[in-house]
Amino acid sequence: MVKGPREQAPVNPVARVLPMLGLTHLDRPFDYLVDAEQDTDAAPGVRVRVRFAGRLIDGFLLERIPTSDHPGKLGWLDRVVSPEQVLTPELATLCRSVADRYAGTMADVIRLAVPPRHARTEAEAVSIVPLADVAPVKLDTWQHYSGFDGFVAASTSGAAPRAAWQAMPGEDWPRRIAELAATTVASGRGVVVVVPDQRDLDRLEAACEPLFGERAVTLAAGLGPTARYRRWLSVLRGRADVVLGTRSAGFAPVRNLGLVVVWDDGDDSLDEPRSPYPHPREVAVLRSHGERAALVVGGYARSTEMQALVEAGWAHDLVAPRAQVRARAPRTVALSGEDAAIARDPMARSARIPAVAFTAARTALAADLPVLFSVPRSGYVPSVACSRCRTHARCRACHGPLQLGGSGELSSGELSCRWCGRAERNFHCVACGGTAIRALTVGAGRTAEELGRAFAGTPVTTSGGATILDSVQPGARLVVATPGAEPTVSGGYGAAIVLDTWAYLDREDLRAAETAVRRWLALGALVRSAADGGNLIVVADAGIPAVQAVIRWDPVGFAAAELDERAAVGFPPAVTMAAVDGAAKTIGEFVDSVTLPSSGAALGPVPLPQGVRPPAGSADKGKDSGPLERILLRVDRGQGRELTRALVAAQVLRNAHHETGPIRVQVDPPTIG
DNA sequence: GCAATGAGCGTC
DNA sequence: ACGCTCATTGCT
Repeated sequence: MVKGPREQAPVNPVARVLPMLGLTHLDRPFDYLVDAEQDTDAAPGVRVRVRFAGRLIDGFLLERIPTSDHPGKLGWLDRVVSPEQVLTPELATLCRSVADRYAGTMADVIRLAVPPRHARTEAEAVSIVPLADVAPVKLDTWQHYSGFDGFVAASTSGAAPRAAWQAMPGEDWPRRIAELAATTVASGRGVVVVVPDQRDLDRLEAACEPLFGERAVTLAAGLGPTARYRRWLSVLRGRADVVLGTRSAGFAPVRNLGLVVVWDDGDDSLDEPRSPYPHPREVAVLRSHGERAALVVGGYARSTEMQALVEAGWAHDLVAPRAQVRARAPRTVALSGEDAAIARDPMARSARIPAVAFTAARTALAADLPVLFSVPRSGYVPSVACSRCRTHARCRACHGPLQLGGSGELSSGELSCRWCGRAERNFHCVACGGTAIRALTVGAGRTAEELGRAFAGTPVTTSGGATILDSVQPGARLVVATPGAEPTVSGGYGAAIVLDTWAYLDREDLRAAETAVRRWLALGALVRSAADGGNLIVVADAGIPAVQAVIRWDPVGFAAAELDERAAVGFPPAVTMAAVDGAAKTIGEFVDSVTLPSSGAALGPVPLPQGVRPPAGSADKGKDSGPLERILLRVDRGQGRELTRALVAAQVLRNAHHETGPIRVQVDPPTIG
């Protein structure tokens, strides 16, 4: 903006501005002079443009102060982009804490927290109507959870309690969350609820709409810029005080926050893909602490991270007594000793379903109840097997799992090893000598076909992939669904059968067992109680701890055991880890420049784990600097902050030396390989 | 003794 | 990626 001679604002002429550069060494406020014309608009939290090193860049005004302690000459604030104070003081504090927690920059976190401006939406006239009243709700069902009275007592005394809530089987969790929200709103404070995906959001919205009407808004990525900004603004301006949403809704500028809820924090949809990759559960943890709001992290299962917080005494249990759980859980059966039953039933053999599952399904159908079959998403496991005997296809050099190289047809010419990358052009099964291969997982479509033949005359419904059903009508039918796409049914399923369980359990993944338990409990929650004849059949060995946890419906015991195991082998969340990804030379030099805390150790380098995207800026194929690798940095839980400080210091150094090779630093990576 | 040139680094 | 400082160089 071209101006004549400028006059300083009469009071607090200095603006502290955070430049939106995303560079570690520039992640701090810089002072600019505010002129008299800008005085009114240049309030804390507004977007501004400033001249920085000769270029005009975006920034946020953090503060107005009387004098600067910068020894040099101050430049003028070029322009106030809009008088809307979008970065509230609470949000600024939260973004700073999240950046520090994840060794990232405040600018990067602000990009996650504050949606892009939409000028026309901002200018829209807003009707000034008072917030509608919210009718009181009963909390009867909550009384079934021990620890709830304490939670409420602490809430009302303003103590900001933190709870790990494990929902009972069959629990109407959207309704329960709506009740907590209503109680909070009645006490004059706002609510944020974060769920993994749009389906959960739809259910939550349906439960909340009757209670809150306009006071509740949903924020999701798929909204489009206009609607997204309009709703976000209505929260900022205090026109709505209940926010329901996915990932970044955890940052929504709800005023006078009283409660943060995160549902199903183990779902990998909650893994934030943008730097610095903050997990909504941790955002909620930091926020509830910073704004003295209550925190509830719930699910049917318990994540090891929440278990660690409970064991540290930071969060409290909100769980139903065993008798209550047992009364509501379905009868749960897995395979014992002899899988002979599978082989004996020719029908079952064709559909890889054991007799016990067939019996449960027939019983449910006879009682005019729907039956749910859970099958892995096709392509969930990218490895392949011999099409004749189903033996896993393995690399002849290193015995690593083979994968289909391209996305085309199943031809053995495209096989390669997932571990060493060796191409396999002449596959021979080590068990039977067969030369044809097939994808390991049978998709939902194929299973539906098989079941249609096995239960001739029964309607078959599929849910998964492109067509996900929210619910199905009660009555005898087969429902074949992939994980996370299971339709609900009023009254519950008569039986649910989990097929191809090895697809979860055989994965070389830190969270394989935890994920299996989470998915199977969620499935069991859709089934009628044992008293009402409900059966959950897990087609896996009953001796496997994850299967046992489901049979006994014991998410807390499982999480505790899992955490113990991780402590024994030094895996997160028993320890804190950071991943450094990039070319071997780049990450080697970077890690050398990190001053690790006393408990620190560097592990690797190892190849970048399967499914982990290369760091931004890397050319897809090993163009110049060789294959992408990962080094893990490990410290004791108590030294997490020291580690992130050391990582920030190393990045400052790296930037100062103008070293620019693509690199990604990720604190608490979702997979560690 | 001092202008011209370039590397290095901070950026208000 | 601009523009400042400071050191080195080359010429008087």
